[in-house]
Amino acid sequence: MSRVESILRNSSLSVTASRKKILDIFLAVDNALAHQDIEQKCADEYDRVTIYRTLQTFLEKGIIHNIPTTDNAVRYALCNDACINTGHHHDNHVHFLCDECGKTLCLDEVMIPTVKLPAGYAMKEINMVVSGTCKSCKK
Amino acid sequence: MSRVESILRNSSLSVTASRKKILDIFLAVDNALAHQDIEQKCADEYDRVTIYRTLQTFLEKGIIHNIPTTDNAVRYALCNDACINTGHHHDNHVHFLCDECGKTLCLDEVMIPTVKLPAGYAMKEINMVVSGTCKSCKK
DNA sequence: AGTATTTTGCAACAAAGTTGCATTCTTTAT
DNA sequence: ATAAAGAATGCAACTTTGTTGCAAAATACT
Repeated sequence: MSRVESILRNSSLSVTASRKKILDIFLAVDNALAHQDIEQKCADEYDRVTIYRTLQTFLEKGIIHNIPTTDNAVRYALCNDACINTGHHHDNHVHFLCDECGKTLCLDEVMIPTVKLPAGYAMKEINMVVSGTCKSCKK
Repeated sequence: MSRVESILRNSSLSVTASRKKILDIFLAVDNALAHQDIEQKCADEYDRVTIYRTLQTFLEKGIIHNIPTTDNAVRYALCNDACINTGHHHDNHVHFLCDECGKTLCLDEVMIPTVKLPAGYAMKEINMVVSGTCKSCKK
């Protein structure tokens, strides 16, 4: 059983061509992808609607997580094994957005520091996005 | 000269009815607004296009800043006086998104802690969005 | 007040996202 | 291996969101 197949089965999703393809795309890159990126890579293979629904499903199952942006183009990245296996999502790493190449990267090794909220606030999730120049673009 | 008028003049923008109205809307609320929120509050007074352009202008002048989201609806909030007066933007506070009332709040008193990036990465901006339950919704 | 410049509204368009339904594909149980 | 049940897909139509060019109107400057 292939890697993508076992990811799908572990999330009790049926194994379909489009889901395998989209998962393959995520596995093949080291950065986060916007809906549009995936649409381009799927070329004319799959319907736009299918891609929307597949990403939605993957999100719900915790196979991917989304990264907040300021450009109205939410990006998605594969969750690490811990998330997928436990089904419980703990996306506690920093995301990096490179201004030069435009890539969005998961800095898995950089943990988000905790902050103390004012009295009365209850924290559920925390997200940190850093922008700048990435390793590959810096000379 | 009214408060909104002086904000506009300080940014060397001409004072127009739509700009005053939109600034008034921001001043009247304590939370961040999406484009759509503003469109609703402006009712049929101003054209959709004008609102897009006004928000764009305010962003460029540093009168408002935008807050990243995971729902393809970037939100905007007024910058504090420091940003507006210096023209230089330093949006170093944490943003809070309440799951119950849906409001996005600037926690001006909570500074974003710095993180150490891996070698080779250069940081330019940093954003932190915390979600959970806000003071007003928590009982 | 009169002119130059900027902003606005309109129209038309492009892109992004959603919904219902019939068809096709997967799964499950014989 | 196959048939029935259930789930996913593609299509069409539609809604929402965002963009662009240009003429008309408003604002700023002298």
